[in-house]
Amino acid sequence: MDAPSPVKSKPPARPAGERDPERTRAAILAAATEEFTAHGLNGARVDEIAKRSGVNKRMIYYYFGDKNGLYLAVLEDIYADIRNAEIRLRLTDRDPVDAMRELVAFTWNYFIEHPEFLSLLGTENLHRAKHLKTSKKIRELHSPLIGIITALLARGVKAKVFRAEVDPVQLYITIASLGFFYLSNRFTLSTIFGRDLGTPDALAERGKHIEEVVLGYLRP
Amino acid sequence: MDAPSPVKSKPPARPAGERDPERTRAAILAAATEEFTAHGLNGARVDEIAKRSGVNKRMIYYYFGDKNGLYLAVLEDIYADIRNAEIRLRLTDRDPVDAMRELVAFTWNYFIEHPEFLSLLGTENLHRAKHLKTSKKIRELHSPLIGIITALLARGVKAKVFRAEVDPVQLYITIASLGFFYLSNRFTLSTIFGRDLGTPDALAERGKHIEEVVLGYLRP
Amino acid sequence: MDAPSPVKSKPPARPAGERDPERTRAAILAAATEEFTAHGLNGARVDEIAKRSGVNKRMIYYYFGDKNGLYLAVLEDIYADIRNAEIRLRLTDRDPVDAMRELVAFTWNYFIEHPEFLSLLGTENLHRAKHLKTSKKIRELHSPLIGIITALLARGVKAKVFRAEVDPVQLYITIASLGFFYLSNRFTLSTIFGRDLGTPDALAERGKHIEEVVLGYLRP
Amino acid sequence: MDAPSPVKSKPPARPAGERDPERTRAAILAAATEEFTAHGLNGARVDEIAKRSGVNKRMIYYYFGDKNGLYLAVLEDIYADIRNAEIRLRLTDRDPVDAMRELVAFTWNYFIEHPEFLSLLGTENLHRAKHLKTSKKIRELHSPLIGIITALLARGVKAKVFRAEVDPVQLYITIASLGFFYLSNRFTLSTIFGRDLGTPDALAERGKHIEEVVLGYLRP
DNA sequence: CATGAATGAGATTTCATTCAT
DNA sequence: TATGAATGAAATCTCATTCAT
Repeated sequence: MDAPSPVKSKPPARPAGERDPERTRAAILAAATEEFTAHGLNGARVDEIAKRSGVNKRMIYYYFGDKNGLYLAVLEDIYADIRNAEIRLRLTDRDPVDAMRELVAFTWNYFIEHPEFLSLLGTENLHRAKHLKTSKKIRELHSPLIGIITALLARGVKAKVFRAEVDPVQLYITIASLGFFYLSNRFTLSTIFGRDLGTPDALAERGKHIEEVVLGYLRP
Repeated sequence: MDAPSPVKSKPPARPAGERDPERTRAAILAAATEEFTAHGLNGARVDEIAKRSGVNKRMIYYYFGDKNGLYLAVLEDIYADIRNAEIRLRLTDRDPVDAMRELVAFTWNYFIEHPEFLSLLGTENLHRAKHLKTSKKIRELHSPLIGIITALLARGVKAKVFRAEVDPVQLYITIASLGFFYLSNRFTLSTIFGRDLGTPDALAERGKHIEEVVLGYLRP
Repeated sequence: MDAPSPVKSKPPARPAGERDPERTRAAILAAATEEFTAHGLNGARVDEIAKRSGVNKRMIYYYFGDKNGLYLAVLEDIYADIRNAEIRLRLTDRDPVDAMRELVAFTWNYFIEHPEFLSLLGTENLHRAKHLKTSKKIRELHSPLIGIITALLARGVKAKVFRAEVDPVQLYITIASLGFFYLSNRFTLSTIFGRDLGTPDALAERGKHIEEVVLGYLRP
Repeated sequence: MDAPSPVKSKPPARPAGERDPERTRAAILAAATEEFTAHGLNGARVDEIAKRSGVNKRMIYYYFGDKNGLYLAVLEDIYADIRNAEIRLRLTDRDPVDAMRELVAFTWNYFIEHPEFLSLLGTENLHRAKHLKTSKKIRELHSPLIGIITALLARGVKAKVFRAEVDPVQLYITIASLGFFYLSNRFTLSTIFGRDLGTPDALAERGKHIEEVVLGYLRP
C-alpha cells in the first residue's frame, strides 16, 4: 500500500496488528487451527479465536466469510501442510525394505508432530466430509504416497522381499490406521487400560510395533 | 425375540412415554445415542433428543441430570454393549489361526454394525476422555479380549503358527485400528480418493485386507 | 382414626411416613422452615422440602395448597412460637431494673436460639409483609411485650429508676433492633470488619453492650 | 452539574443504549439495583432488568458475566455510595455531643434515603455474605466511621460529656441497628401493630427516639 | 483495514405444579 | 392418604453475526 514491491516480500518491521493483511490472516488461521483442534467445529468459539489471535473479531468475517469458511480454510491449510511434507520424501532409489520402513516412520512421526491433523480429520469425518467435499483446493492436492507405495511394492516384489498382490491404497490406509487410531484414541484407551499411552516410551513402543506389523505382513 | 416369554413380561402395549419409567429412560437414551452420534457432544441438541424420543424435555433432566450426564450415560451404554458382545465370543478351544481370524472378523463386523460406537469414541477422544474418566461404571467393564488374545498367542506360538514376543495390547489396538480408522475416516478418504469406500464391495475388500495384514504379520 | 382417643394423644409407635397426617404435616413444616430460612421464599425449592421431610411432594400441595401457602404456614408457626415464649415471661412482681434486664436478655437469647425467626422475618419484609397481611391468625397473636413494657416503665418511673416519657413501642423496637440487626447482618459486618462476629465471645460481648445501652438510656 | 465543563465533556445527547458503553453499563446497573432491591437475588429477573434499562439482554452478560456478577456489581456500587457519603462527613472540630447527634442523624437519613441499601444488605445476609466475600473491591472500601467514632468518644470522655469504656465498633453497630431494623422490618411491624410505621410523622418520631437512646446511653 | 459494542435467535436448564396409579 | 413420573412455562445463558464509528 505504501511502497509497491515487485516481488511478494512483506514490509518487514511493522508492529503486529496494524494493517498487515497477510499477518492478520495468518494469525487468525493459527488461532483457529488451535481452537478447532481443541474443541471441534461446534465447540470452537469465534470469540476465542479472535482473542487468541489478537485480532478483531470483525476481521475473521472480513477474511473468511463466516465460521464455516474459516474452518474450511483451516482444513485446506493442514492438507497443504501434509502434502508439502509428503512430496519432500525421496524413496525411489532406496532398498525397498528400508524405504518402506522410512515411509512408515514418516507417517507415524508426522502424526505425532501434528496432533491438529488428527483432531481436525476426526471432526471433519464426524461431519461426513461435508466441508471437504466443497473444496476444490483440497481435491487438487493429490497425495504422492499412493504413487510412491505402488512403485515401492513393485520393486519389492521384483526383489522378492515383498509379497505380491498388495493393494497400494489398502496399504496406505493400513499404515495410516496403525498410528492414527492409536494417537487419536489414546485418551479413551488410556482410561480403559488404566495406563498412559502418551508417554515417550509408550509412543516408541507403538512405533516399533507398527513397523513390525507392516513389514511382517509384507514378507513374501 | 418374537416369542413371548412367560417370565419378566411387563404390560407391553402401553403407549410410549406414559408412566413407564424404564421405557421413557430407554427412549431418551436411544434418541440421544443417535443425536450424539450424528452431531457430537456440542452439536447435539437436547430439544431434538426430546422430540425424537417423544418424551417431555424435562424428563431428560429428571433422569440424567444434564446434557453431560446424558452423554455419559450414552457412553456407558455403548461400552456395555460391546463388552456384552465380546464375552459371547468363544475362541478357547479352536485352532489358533482360525480363532484369530474370527476375532479379527468379529471386530470388523462389530464396527460396521455399530457406527455409533465409532462416532462416540471419536467425540469422547476429542474431549480427551474427560467424561469417561469420571465413570466408575466403565472402568469396571473390563474387556475380555486382552485375555483372549494373550491365550491365543500363547497357543499359536506353541503350535508354531504364530511368531513369538507379540504384545497382546499392541495387537488388540492394531486389530481395532485397521477397521476403526477405515470406517470412521472413510468420508474424508472417499473424498480424497474420489471413490466411495463405504460400498459393500469396498467393505468386503477391506475386511479381507485386514485379515491378511494381521495373519501375515503373525506368521512366525 | 383407628381408636378414638378422648385426649389428643397421637397413636404412638407407627412407623414414619405411613398415614399419620399430623406427623406428615409437622415433618413438612419443619423441613420448610429450614429451607425458607436458608434460601428465602424464591430460593427455596419445593423438591428439597419434600426430600428433607421424607414426604412425597404431592402431600405438600395436599396439606398446604401451594408453595405460598406453605410459606405462610411457616410464618404463622414461628410467630406462634415466639408468642408462646413471650407469655411465659413473668416480670410483673420484680424490681423494674432487674425485670428490664431480663426482658432484654430474653429477647437477645431468643434471637440467638431462633435464627429461623430472623431470616424469615427478613424474607417477609423483602416482600413488604405481603403474606403476613393475609393471615388472620397472626394478627390475632398479640405480643404481650408491649403491655409488659408499659407496666414496667410505669413502675420504674414511679420508683425513680427510669426516665419519664419513654414510648413503649419505640423501646420494644429498640430492644429488638439491637440484637436483630447484629445477628441478621453479622455476615456482611464480619466481612467488612474482617473478624467473626458470630463467636461465643463476640455474642457475649454484644449481649452485654445491649444491656448497657438500654439501661443506660433508661436512667432518669 | 448543570454548567457544561470544558474538560471531560462527552457528546451528551446521544440516545440511550447506543454505542455509549458507560451509559449502557450504568443503565443496567441502575435497573438491576431496583430489581434486586425489590425481589432479592433469586426473585430478580434478568429479562426485567434488560427491559427496564432499555438495553439488549445480551449486554448484561457482556458487561457483567452472569446474574451473580451483576448482583455483585450492584453490591459494590451501593457500598461505594455509602462510603462516599461517609467521607463527606466532617465532625472532627465540633462539640462532641453535637457531632454525635449529627452522626446519628446522618445514618438515619442515609437509610431513609437509600432503601436499596437496606434491602440489598438483607439479601446478601440471607446468602451469608457469600458474594461479598469474593469482592476485593469492597474490602478496600474501609468505612471511616469507626475512626470518627473513636475520636469522638475520646473527645467526649475528656470533656466529661460521654461515659468511658464504650467500644466504638459496638456503638457503630448500635447506631446502625436502631434505624436499620426499624426501616427494613417496618412492613411486618406495621402489620403486627396495626399502624403504618412509614409515615413522615412516624419516621420523625423514630429519629428522635434514636437520638435519645444513643445520647442517653452515652451520658456519663 | 480495524475496532468493540450491540443484537436476535436459540440453546440449556429450572421449577412449581399436576396426573395416573 | 400416598407415590413418583410427567408437564409447560419461563428462567438463565450462549453464540454467530452485524453495526456504527
